Amino acid sequence: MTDRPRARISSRKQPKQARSAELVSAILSAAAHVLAKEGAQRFTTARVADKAGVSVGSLYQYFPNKAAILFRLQSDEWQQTSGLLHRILEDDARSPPERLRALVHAFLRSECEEAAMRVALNDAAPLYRDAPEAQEAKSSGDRILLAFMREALPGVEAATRAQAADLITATLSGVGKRFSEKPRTAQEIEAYAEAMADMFCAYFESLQRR
Amino acid sequence: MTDRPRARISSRKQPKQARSAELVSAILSAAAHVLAKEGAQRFTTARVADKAGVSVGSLYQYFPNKAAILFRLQSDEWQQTSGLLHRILEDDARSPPERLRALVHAFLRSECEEAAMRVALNDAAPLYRDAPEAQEAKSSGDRILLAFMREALPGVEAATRAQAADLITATLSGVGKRFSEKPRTAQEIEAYAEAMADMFCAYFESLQRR
Amino acid sequence: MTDRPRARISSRKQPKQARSAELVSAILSAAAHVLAKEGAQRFTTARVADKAGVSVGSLYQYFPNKAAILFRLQSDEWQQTSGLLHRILEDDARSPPERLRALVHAFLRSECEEAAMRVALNDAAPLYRDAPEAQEAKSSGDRILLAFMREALPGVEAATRAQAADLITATLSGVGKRFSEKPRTAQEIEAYAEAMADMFCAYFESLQRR
Amino acid sequence: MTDRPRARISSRKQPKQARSAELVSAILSAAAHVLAKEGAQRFTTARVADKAGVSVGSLYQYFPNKAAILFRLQSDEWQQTSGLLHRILEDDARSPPERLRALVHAFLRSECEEAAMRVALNDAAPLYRDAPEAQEAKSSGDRILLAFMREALPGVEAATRAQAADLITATLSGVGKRFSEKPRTAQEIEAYAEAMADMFCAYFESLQRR
DNA sequence: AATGAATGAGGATTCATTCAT
DNA sequence: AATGAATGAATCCTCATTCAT
Repeated sequence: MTDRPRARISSRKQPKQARSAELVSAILSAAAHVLAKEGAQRFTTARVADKAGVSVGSLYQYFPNKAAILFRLQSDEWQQTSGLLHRILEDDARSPPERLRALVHAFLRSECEEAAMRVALNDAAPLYRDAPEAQEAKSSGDRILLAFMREALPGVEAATRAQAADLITATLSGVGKRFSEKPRTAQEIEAYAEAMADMFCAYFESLQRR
Repeated sequence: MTDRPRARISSRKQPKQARSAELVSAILSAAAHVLAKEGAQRFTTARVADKAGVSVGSLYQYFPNKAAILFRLQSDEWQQTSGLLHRILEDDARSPPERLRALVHAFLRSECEEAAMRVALNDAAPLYRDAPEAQEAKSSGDRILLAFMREALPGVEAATRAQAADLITATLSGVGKRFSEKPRTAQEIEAYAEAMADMFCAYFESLQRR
Repeated sequence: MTDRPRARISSRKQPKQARSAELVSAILSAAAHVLAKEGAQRFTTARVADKAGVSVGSLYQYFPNKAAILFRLQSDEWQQTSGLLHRILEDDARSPPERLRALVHAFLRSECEEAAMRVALNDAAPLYRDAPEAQEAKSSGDRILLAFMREALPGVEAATRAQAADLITATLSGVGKRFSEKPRTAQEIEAYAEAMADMFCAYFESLQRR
Repeated sequence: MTDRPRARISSRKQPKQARSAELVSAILSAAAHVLAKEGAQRFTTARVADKAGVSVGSLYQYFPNKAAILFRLQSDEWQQTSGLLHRILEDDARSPPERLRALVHAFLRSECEEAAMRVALNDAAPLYRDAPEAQEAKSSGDRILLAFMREALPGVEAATRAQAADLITATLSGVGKRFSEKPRTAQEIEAYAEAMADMFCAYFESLQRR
């Protein structure tokens, strides 16, 4: 809310040189670490710089502001997730329901990795959420899912399909977030994923039957 | 005979508890307002006290700290939702699927009321989330839902049912949160609720069929 | 230029109580002192608060930002100058030229008092200059001078008179500022004032003769 | 006979001084631009170097510090003004009053050119004002004016003349500065210059008459 | 019980200058 | 000679909480 990030959030300079890339990645690692260990509340540029073994000044040479670091972290997550969606949903060797099921498992597993960091990153969402870059980053995943659903639900009306895609995205993301707030065993993850996949498959079948 | 001022007397020297209750409620209203208008970031005790027409000192007489105000706000939301669940899910006049469908609609509608405040309250979650009271407040809703599911899915194994209940709760809450982040028209709400209800009903039927 | 003060610059709270007034005046004294001793560059809220024996927080309870302190200091100067103009220019016992001469002397003398502070205050002008309040504060002096000139130059066309008044103001202020940048003896001040008064009087006479 | 590339040779390996002069002038242009567009507050070496298409390091090879750039800019202005004084005040074809009048016009016009830059340069004065070079740069203009006044006010006592010269300088400069703070039309400039010239001429006549 | 002034640690960000390459 | 990355002190401002009145 409120404090919408006004300035651009994107990287301040292209890491032309290897050194730069190293530094950026050191900062991002440190940021992830601080986020996980200290929480969103105590995520400060000073702490990140310190943990990264860099001066604050250097940090600000690569990121225009604190939000940009958070956004970059989130962005990387989204990209990872996009890759996941891509690899699984476009795997022609498996039937759509199998792929959907595999996706849910993979997603939930990934969501539970680095859970502490992700929870804190989510807590910090107000800081980067309203940046214009945030919107476009999300939509790439949407396209992949929609393509999959055209294949999985061929007879279904386009509007219904879009609605369903939206719901699936929201459920995966919303439930995933909630689920990963507590530490989970591998077993718990599998069981929960199975249940969610059941729900999605049942939904898909019902849409098909209409 | 002269008219004794009745109302006056009781308000001039109200029992302490009534006075307290009034103040607490004034503070909570102010808090909701500040949250909605200013966002989580700018939600400060000073602003709340000011809006409530109370001194900061008084505010701290009724709430031990800022988190307590937020927690109470959230708590009230949960109670409202519990009431909703209760009224709808225990309505014997309707079939379980009808009740489930009604619930989803009511929930989504309620989630979109005062959306600004709810989004901000959610942003502030890190501040009150870890309170011990937070856990128990949530579980009351769980019990109601579980009872309903025993009725709706009689043949299903208890563990499966519990898992499903958990998933339903998480989906309602997680998806509701996401959905209400943007302003929505009544039509959008109905359409989304319909889709979500479809998914839940399909899921229930599939569980039944197992 | 550039960093125009966006927020209001006026006092944050009315000093209702004696304590408040004391504090405000302590802060202003400290501010004047810091300005004089350290210069505009090193004029920081922390230093002012420290010198005033107050916490930064308290300082910000009475002034919304640094610019407000500077503006207040300048404002007080302007008021002093207005008083000067008022007392001298509206003194019916003396002829207009006498009054003009007296004014120049008084103005230059006053400008040389606390010269260090005034110079620094002037250096800091970019910080408060563009505030809306700054404009109106200045204009009061203009009115007094204009009234005087109607009396001193009765036969002169209004537009010419206004132009002349503007020029007199600018000269007094601009030359006064320059003159007080170096430390001056009383004699130097009198001599300079005499010259400036000569110039003004000659100008007035020439306007009259036209 | 083949054409030997003449121009190329000289530019490919220019004498060092020419190269330096080019860079210095690029930096000064950039500095003027940054000052005008961004204001004194945002006048940073990094921005100047960037605008000049040079590295900060190079900038520091030609100027020992930020103040030096500002001083040089100011210095160039003074030199320009000196040239103005020189050309106009030493023009034997016109009578002293005519020259004085012409000077005021030229000065005010020049002051209003690049007003934004000059205002910002003035705001930055605290940064370079105290340099020892600053004093001598100014005095060259003084000498020219003094020579003119010996011609224009032959019968007047030397001390009085010096005093008057000082006052004229201060008025031109102080009033010019104030006047150019707001954007002005050519007409406004002419009118203001006329008034100021009137004042100076009246003053001169009165000194003569004594 | 109520008030609201006072505190001061803490946080984001900037920028002149240096120096290794 | 040129580069531009790195530094880190310095600055403005906020806000939860206390406590004297």
